[in-house]
Amino acid sequence: MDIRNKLIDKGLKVTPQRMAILEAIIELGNHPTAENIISYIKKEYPNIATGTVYKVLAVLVDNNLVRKVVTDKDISRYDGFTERHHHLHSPGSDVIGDYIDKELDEMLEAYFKKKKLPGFKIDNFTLHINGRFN
Amino acid sequence: MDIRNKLIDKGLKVTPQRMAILEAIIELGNHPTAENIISYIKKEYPNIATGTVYKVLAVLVDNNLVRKVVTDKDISRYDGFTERHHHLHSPGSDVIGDYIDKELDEMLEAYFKKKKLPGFKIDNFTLHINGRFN
DNA sequence: CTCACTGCAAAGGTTTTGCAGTGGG
DNA sequence: CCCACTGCAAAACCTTTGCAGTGAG
Repeated sequence: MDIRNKLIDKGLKVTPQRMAILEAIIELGNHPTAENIISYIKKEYPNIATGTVYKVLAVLVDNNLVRKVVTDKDISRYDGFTERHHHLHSPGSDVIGDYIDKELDEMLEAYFKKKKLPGFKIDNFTLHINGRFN
Repeated sequence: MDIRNKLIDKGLKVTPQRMAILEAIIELGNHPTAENIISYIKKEYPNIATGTVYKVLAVLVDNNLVRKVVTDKDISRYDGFTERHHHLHSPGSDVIGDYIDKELDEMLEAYFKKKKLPGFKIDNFTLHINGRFN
């Protein structure tokens, strides 16, 4: 599905800014920061406002078109790939690797189907894997 | 091991501020924010400086006496329990549950022992479990 | 047409920094 | 004694907010 239709699908207005931001996240790869997104977009839309980018990102996250990626740095990053997947983190590196593993997901789902957590209903899980790229 | 010896063990100077911060994190529970820690400590040490708390927290995290907890809110929280464990998150709740499950850890370790990730050496992993407390 | 979206600039909140003075080993 | 740590205050940084003007449906 193309970018325009992703927005339409969620009942969101299609604006050049929203298209540009979604496209930037996909084009940039590696889970860009708001800052990364802004400078990328400014090449084509020099007048885009910082506030607009943050507002659009909030809308996209609310509508599950983009996911916020949490790291131990206190700066948000964004992920255009919204299917379930896990992340590889490495101390001292700003690269966040994607790790997609259906077998793992099924194993974990089966595990939690048997072993319920007391007082908690699981919707979803993400594995944060720490280590070193080589 | 008591708090003083945790510091000595890492070759860190023992100061009243460091003791108070470590103690506050343990006493407060539920992964306090820097702000939580500061107001807790001010009862006993009204002159402790914000900057000092952040500097001490950085030292404690570097020395693995405390772990930074990542959430999708853009505010850092701290965890005094440094053994491997996982976290339960719930949208709209500020509670972060601890989830300790040795069986799960062993299952994951066995899984990754068989299934190596290309180009990545795993040191550690944490599962971020999303859902609802009930 | 209308209401939601944008641009702009200012404010907000958290974390970092620099420096002089203090104190732990 | 000396260097690392602390207190203080200012600054840096990311993100949010308010408002007037614009534009998508």
